[in-house]
Amino acid sequence: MADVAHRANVSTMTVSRAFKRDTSVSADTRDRILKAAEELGYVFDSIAANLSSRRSGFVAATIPSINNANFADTVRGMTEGLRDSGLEILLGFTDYNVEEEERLVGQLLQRRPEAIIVTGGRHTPRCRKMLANAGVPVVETWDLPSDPIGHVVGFSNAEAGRLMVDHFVARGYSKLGFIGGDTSRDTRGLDRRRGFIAALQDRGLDASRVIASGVPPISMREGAAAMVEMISRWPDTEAVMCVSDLSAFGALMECVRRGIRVPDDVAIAGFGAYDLAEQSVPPITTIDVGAHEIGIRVAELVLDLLNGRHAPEDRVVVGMTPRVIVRHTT
Amino acid sequence: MADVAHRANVSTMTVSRAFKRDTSVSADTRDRILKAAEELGYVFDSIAANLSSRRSGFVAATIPSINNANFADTVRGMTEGLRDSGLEILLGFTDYNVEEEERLVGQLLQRRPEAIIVTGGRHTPRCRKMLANAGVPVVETWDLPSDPIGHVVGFSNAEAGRLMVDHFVARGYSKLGFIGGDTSRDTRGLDRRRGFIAALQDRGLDASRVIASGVPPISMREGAAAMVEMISRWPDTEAVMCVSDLSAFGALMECVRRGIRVPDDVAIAGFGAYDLAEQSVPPITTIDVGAHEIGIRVAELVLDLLNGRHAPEDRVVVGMTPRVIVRHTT
DNA sequence: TTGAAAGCGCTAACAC
DNA sequence: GTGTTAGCGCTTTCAA
Repeated sequence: MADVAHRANVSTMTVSRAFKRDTSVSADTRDRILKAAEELGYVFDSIAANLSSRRSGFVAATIPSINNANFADTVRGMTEGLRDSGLEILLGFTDYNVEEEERLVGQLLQRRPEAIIVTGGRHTPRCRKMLANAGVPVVETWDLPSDPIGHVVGFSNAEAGRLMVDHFVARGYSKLGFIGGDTSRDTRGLDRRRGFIAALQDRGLDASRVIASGVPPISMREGAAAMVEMISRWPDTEAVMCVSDLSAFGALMECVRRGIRVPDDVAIAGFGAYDLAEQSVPPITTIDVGAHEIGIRVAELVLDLLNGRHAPEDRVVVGMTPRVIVRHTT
Repeated sequence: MADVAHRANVSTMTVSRAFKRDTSVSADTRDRILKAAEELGYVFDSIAANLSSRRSGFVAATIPSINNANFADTVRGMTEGLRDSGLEILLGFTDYNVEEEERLVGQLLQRRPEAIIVTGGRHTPRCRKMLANAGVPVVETWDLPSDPIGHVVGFSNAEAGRLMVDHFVARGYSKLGFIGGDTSRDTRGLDRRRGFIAALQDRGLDASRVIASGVPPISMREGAAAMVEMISRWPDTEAVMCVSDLSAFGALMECVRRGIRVPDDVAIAGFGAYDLAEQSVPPITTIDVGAHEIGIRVAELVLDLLNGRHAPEDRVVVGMTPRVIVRHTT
């Protein structure tokens, strides 16, 4: 920067200003500086800028997996919402693992994000503490925790499970099963299963038909295998909810392979409103939680918080409403 | 750090050392320091560390889209390969757009990555120049550019197109079509189409059956629409390659909806070896390019380069071989 | 609109 | 194994 300043006959301070928007530098001076920088092959060093200004210019976000259309939609929404703010998103992947999340959050906080967004409302105690003490806005998403750390943009996964029971019952099914949500790793999937089970019990229906399989992310293949187990253990099962559209698709394809008619022999529903569920033949009944909108809302909230448009003590909770999309598999 | 040092009765330099691995601090002292840090709620500031040490601790990578299982696999491979090196990956998304890539690369370089990995071998002139002058290792992936900027871990997309023509011809098909690869945005998809066309021409086959549709990422829905157009314009088409498994799946589902038998009436193949292509009924013939392995190889290469295990002037080109996976749709 | 001085929070380099 | 000194490349603050 000193070299550029020298070449453009200004001080480094003016060079610094020339590289920012909305700063008081005359057009002439700015042009001269940018030209000098270009000639010298100067590349602005944002690490030094960050240290000096005590602003890192990014928001940290953790998501369970990079390979998931739902979380990808949320990240797209956040990116769109933050586009004009000058803030970038630093993404980390937890691999559906709260220990990994703890490690990741520790790493991310060392880079001094201006806000931190985490997927889900369950964390290790250490992780909760780090987030609570981070000194920047914290937003939990994709969940509606009973004891939030900071702010929330999410929905109740248990509610999503209940909604599907309502739908199944309205369709006349009463022998209902659930596939997925086994492990403690995908806590949101587990919540959906719990909501499903609780709704069965509330209605006095049999709540034993649960095939919990594998490590998340639950795959199409695991959905197929679980479906085989479901119909061999409980051949009279009338309708099955899968923890995600991917496993629902796997289950559906297994039925197609075996000549089991869907929904005539057994109904299948998923979760997540993936493109796949819409394009598959038959198209799959699913639940839309507005993944993209979650991202947009998170971005709006973060900008409001950073710009002081909320009282610091306000806890903002944006609750989204999961919605059943009825298609041909139920 | 000064506060921690004071509380632990050491200098800041010792505190600094205590927070690193492989440094000479006695176990006692380190424990005392970490305890003091814990008590004070001290969080290490890696921005300052980065400035002082002139090491950012991350590798930048650009991918076209967050929502693509292929690039996700590559990123997973890179993450795994870099896990023990202490390097993190800073991810940016270009949205299949070289102008956006240029902007993104500019931003990323300001954060001083220790290496930069870009998807694809086509860039704006300014972007090429920035990369060439970045002063850090540059790796282009998912392509085999004729004039690489730095190093390469990739494969020839044109070769992938040719391979599928070989496969179709070996299967006895001769009226061959291609879906996708329209725009200048997905240059790798375009290369696959070009390779496909060139192979047709080499064999003296009709090369006019091309439906180029939409903006990338080409979706299942667009694949379905393109298939409709293909069979209405060229009803005698015997086999169709789609630019990706997603559009191939869309095309296949459209055929199922219309009672068109696959592969008896028309054969369909995709690209990318997505899970979807394996799990769909019928399973879809596709091309596997080793997306995950690309990531692993990139990580190995980057570590070798950073550790001086290659002569600085060596240009490393790791060529992967695309491979047809034959399934039931052809 | 521009500049001078001071310093952000850490680490390299060297000393002991 | 630990400490001292100097500074990384910017921006804040204040002044003109």
